[in-house]
Amino acid sequence: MSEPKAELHPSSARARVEPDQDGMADDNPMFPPDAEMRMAQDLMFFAYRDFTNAADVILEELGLGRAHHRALHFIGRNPGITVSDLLGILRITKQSLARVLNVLMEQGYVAQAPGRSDRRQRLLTLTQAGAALERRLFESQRERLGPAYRRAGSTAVDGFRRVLRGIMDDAARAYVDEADPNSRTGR
Amino acid sequence: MSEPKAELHPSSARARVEPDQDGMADDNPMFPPDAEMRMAQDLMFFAYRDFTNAADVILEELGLGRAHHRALHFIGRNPGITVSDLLGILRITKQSLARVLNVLMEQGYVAQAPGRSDRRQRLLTLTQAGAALERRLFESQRERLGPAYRRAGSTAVDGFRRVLRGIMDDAARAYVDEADPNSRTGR
DNA sequence: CCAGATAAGTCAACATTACTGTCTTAAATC
DNA sequence: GATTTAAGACAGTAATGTTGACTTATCTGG
Repeated sequence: MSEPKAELHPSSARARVEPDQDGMADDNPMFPPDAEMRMAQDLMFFAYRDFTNAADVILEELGLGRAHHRALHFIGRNPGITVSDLLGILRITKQSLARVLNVLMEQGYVAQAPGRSDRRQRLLTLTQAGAALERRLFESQRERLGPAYRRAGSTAVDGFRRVLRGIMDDAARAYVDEADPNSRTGR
Repeated sequence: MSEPKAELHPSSARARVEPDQDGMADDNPMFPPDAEMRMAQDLMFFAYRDFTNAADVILEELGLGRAHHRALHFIGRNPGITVSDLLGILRITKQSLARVLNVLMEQGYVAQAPGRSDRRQRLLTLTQAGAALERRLFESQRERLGPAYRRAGSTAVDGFRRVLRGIMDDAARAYVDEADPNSRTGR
């Protein structure tokens, strides 16, 4: 990637710059080169689409959508999370979350409990049914990711994690670092 | 990633398996382990969200959405693409695409020309204004990806590409391989 | 202790992006 | 010439997001 080599689109003139792995300031606006940027856009689109698609079959048969899956995922990962914190993670409005959450509670996938220290809070947890559903969705995505990880190899998986971690904003990075401190160095 | 180490969730019992980089059959359903799968779900969600967000400010001031950006991207990358082929890439219905495409043509970002070999076709291209807009959107995403690539280093970027390529389905993989044959080996 | 801030929930209205099914027109192909 | 194909259009619906205004309960600081 960094090795100077034949450019795919010779038209796109640019300065040749080596990426720095050591955090040195380097604000060359032509990095990454056009062809690599285009490729990255394609990769992100298709990989995200098919990764999320993996769970859609299950969701559809239950009349749920991706928004429900996201809520189940983050509640499962953070049992007892407050509504505020969940809103902060998902970055959607209270209304959008409420619609999704009401369905999940009516159908018995999510339960609420008042906070013991602050009784205004409604701490969210998955019920047994919710955990089971989340597990099904989880496994359907593992079926897609497992082969990709295996074929790419552990070095590649490490790089995958490092780059994705670098793409997200500071708040999201802080969240994932807390969820899995080992990811900070790529494991 | 593959190294056997302390499990974050000791409850999730599983067989310990090394991933194979050589394509050997290995259909252990517990790979990757739960904690790594959870992390991957988080990473995909946040990285995709913030990668696409980067262009949203520009889109919003023009009254366009992400669907318009996707169309501009794939038309720019495949000048003269047919409507059918674009539908195949985006995997949306004709109606959904028509709505987006009509706006882009009305506003002068996309132009049509009848195919010379098959005059039923309407070959799509970006106008000068369309190419300029696509470039602005492109640069806003490069600003986000550039630092991530630089910090992660070229080995990591290679892994990022390999894993994302592995996640997408066969048709999408064939498409990206055609768009950039060097990506097949991770470059 | 009370005034103001905060957590959660709700109502109403609306936008974007997707979907379905049905239909037309023009051009290609068998 | 009959059938298929590429494109476009119409009508209706659904999922998911938005804004703004408002209520209720509870916490916290002066």
